[in-house]
Amino acid sequence: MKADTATVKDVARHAQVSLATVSRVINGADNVSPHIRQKVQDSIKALNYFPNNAARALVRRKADSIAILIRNLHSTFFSDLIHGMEDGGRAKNLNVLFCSMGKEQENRDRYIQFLTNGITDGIILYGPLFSDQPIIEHLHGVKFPFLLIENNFQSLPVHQILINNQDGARVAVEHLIELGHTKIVHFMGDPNRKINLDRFNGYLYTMHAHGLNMGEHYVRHIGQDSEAAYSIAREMMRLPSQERPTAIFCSDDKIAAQAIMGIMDAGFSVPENVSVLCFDRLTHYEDQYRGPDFTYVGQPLYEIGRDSIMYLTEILEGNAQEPIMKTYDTTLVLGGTTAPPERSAQ
Amino acid sequence: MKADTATVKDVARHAQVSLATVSRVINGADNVSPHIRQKVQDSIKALNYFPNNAARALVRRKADSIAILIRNLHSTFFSDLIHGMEDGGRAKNLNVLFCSMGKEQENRDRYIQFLTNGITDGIILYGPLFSDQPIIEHLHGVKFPFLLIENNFQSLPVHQILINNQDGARVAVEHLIELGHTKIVHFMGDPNRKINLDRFNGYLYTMHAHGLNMGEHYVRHIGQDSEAAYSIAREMMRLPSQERPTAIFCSDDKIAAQAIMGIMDAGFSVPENVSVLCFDRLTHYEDQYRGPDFTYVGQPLYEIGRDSIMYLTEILEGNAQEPIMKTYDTTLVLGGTTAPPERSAQ
DNA sequence: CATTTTGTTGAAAACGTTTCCAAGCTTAAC
DNA sequence: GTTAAGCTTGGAAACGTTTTCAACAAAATG
Repeated sequence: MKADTATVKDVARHAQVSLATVSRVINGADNVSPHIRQKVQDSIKALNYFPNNAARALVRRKADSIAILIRNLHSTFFSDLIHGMEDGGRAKNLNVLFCSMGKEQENRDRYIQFLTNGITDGIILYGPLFSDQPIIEHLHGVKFPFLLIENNFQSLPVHQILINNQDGARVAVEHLIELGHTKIVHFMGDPNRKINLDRFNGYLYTMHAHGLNMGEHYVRHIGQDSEAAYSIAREMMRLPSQERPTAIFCSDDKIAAQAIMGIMDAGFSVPENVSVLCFDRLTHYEDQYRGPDFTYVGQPLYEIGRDSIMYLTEILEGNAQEPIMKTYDTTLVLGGTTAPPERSAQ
Repeated sequence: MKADTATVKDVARHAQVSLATVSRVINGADNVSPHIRQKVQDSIKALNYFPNNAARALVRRKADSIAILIRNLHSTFFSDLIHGMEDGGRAKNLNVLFCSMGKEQENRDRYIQFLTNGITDGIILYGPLFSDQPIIEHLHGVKFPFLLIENNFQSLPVHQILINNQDGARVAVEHLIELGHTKIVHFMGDPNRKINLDRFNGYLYTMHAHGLNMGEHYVRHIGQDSEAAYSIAREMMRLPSQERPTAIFCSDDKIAAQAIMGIMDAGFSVPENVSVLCFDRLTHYEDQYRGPDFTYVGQPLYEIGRDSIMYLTEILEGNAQEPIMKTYDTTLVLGGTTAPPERSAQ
């Protein structure tokens, strides 16, 4: 913090008025005579005065800023989200502070305690990092204004933004069906995450709706470690061509990247022999990955980012009596990993 | 900000001690008896008390946080830089606030006035956005701790981190020379930016050092609008093959992308007919660009990010009597836009 | 001209902390 | 057994604002 700065007191003395009057000028109150206002403004300039925002926040009980809490600010996955938030914040002339939580519980708790006690008026929490009950319950308990994105917290009535994972899965699977696929397997990520369950359900529902009968082995559980998808895919390609699936719908891009590499290393190619499709465009293994651009289910991250700021300001202004609950639809983005099945396989 | 929260006063009453004692417990002072300490800690838990950081910052004259000011947080160009800063901040258990300035002067000034008056202890300013004198002079004048990255502010002794642009240009040009090129032109960006001047000087120096005599037209001034490089490159390809350059060294990736597209649209190919080389890997026109991966001069952005946090903490701790002035070397990253010149052109 | 209304101003309290200083108590030293 | 030293504790001031309230002057009303 600054070494030595002018304060209202200094300005008051310099302009020969009271503290109250200086404060009034600073905050643009209308009940101060033009002559005195000018004198105060001159003094402010002369002393190079800026109000101390900590003192101001303390007495006004309002910090004039909000914060965004994300697991990793550097991930290119968040580019569009952040872009939307930047634009949303600028449109409202808000001080938006972006904070990167990391994996450590301790680090995250420190940030939250710092931000929610006098430094910001409200926060936006992105992603499953924050699904653990205690923190959400604490914020809800002390009535600190916050908004969850893509978190799906069920046990309390909190403000949240979600994407329609189940419907996204439907669109993805129907795309494969339209191409002519019938033997479509699902590579499913960590079932403890609600989004993976939703995507799985969307897959299941759509397969049933199209009368596609599947055996047990049509769902492969990848679990938390995406790299498992590599060997599972590779293994799968060993099946006789009658039994072999012609398409894979994956929970996310990490899994898809591993699956595609497994397929390629087994001597097959995508999409000629197998179509692969997933949620989100590839951002994680970009360096290692050498394959065609993904066909994927995209999230409207820019819009979510932009709107989230708007919703938070609504909450701060007290305009959100009912809990906000918005669901955003996904879009299928066509790339080079899906194609009609091979003739011989039909 | 929170609706209603316990304060030290409440804790003091609950534990039947004075404010001073509660404060001592919170701040881990050693001169408080175990029995009382326990009682206070119990009360803190019971009342769910957290200290108000605005009040704390006010009286301690220290905010326990730093901020990073960047033009655009969402640009993938900054991923590595941000990654380094995240790691650097976590290593020091610091509250790091990332702020996105945007283009508007007004917006940026608001952020700076907000952050530098009670909210943070120091800031890091990235890039030429901040080269305008007034802001730097103001911060320097009020002795607010700050560090410039890649800015090159000359008129005052301020702390800064730079990259060795001139040497990067040397390495780039020598790479082309080693491949056998002699007719190497320079596509130069906005000459008002110091980095472009440095890169230009590096080019000039290296060409001279290798006895490569160049006419005036070997330097093409692209200016502020990178898209101009498209038509200039296209035009250039119309020259008879004797006069036509076999390689282009560009100030930055934007210019290179435009140049390559110009060359391709003129019916030539990169690197077969012309080699192209620049500073920074492509991050701006990613969507439109369809060409080979760049050969480029890369900056050690991760290291710069990580170290910048460390340097700022040094400054905050008063360990930087002399102005910090660090220069980082670049690395040539080989890609698919450079190759030996065509036989016929030699 | 007396009285009310309106408009400007300053004194002082408040916001929630930390910290200086003095007071009280205990223990050690002589 | 007196005095000095060392701990622990609380009172009160301070940090830099905003805001309430009352005071006062000037203008408007009758």
